[in-house]
Amino acid sequence: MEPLYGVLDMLVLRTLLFGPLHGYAIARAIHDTSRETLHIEFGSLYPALKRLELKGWIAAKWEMSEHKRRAKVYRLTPAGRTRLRQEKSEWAEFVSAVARIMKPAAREIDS
Amino acid sequence: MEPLYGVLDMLVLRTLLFGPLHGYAIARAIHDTSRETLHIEFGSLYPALKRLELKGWIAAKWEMSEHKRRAKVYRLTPAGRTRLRQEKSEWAEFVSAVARIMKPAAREIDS
DNA sequence: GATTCATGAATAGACAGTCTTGATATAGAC
DNA sequence: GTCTATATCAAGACTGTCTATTCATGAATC
Repeated sequence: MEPLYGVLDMLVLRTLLFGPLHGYAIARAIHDTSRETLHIEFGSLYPALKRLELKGWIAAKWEMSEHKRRAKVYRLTPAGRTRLRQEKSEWAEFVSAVARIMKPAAREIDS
Repeated sequence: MEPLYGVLDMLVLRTLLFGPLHGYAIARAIHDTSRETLHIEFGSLYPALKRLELKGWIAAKWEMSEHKRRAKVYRLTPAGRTRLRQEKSEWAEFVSAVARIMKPAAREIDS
């Protein structure tokens, strides 16, 4: 019980499949793609990016953003791609295990 | 972003819909129902039970287990039932938001 | 033109909450 | 006696929140 940690990491990696992005844009992308459901606080996003970089799943480079501001642009590394696949399948397994418990069961119906 | 915390709580509440159980049995039930996918450490389960009791979602009573050992038996309170419904719908919303991000998107296909 | 304000972008630290690990306790079953 | 059932607690790791700070730019206002 703890595939829970790491969902944010997975979302970040997934978002970078679209192409390199800076942190601010990653947060916006996750927010928008989830239709406003997922809010990523910068206080959790930036540490997450640091984590991922440290592990080698993503790589960073300072560049200029669309708005002519300095921005650290992150891109997925090959190792990151592999990692993403792994996290994705663990997540799917976890979700379906939770679903098995949550769905109404026979036991409950005849009680 | 943090409906993550609380999944264990939800699973416990859900498990108690089957009827009152003691902690040890709750862990076993979750483990079994999830087909061995979800392992609940006692070090996280018991604090979780204490939390839930403190909030009034569950109530405890010392009784004898099937094996004639003293066991703290927990049952769902009415407030707990309400809470369960709420957590269930939040969880569903969260899972589908994550799914929206994870599924292959048009953007990615033509890149 | 100068000043003010909102926005884009990143960082850092204090704190809270959860989970893991590992140790300890007790009592009945074999 | 040892194994299983049942519960508790404390230390530590990790994530996430909240809040503040910094710096640059574009837009609005005077």
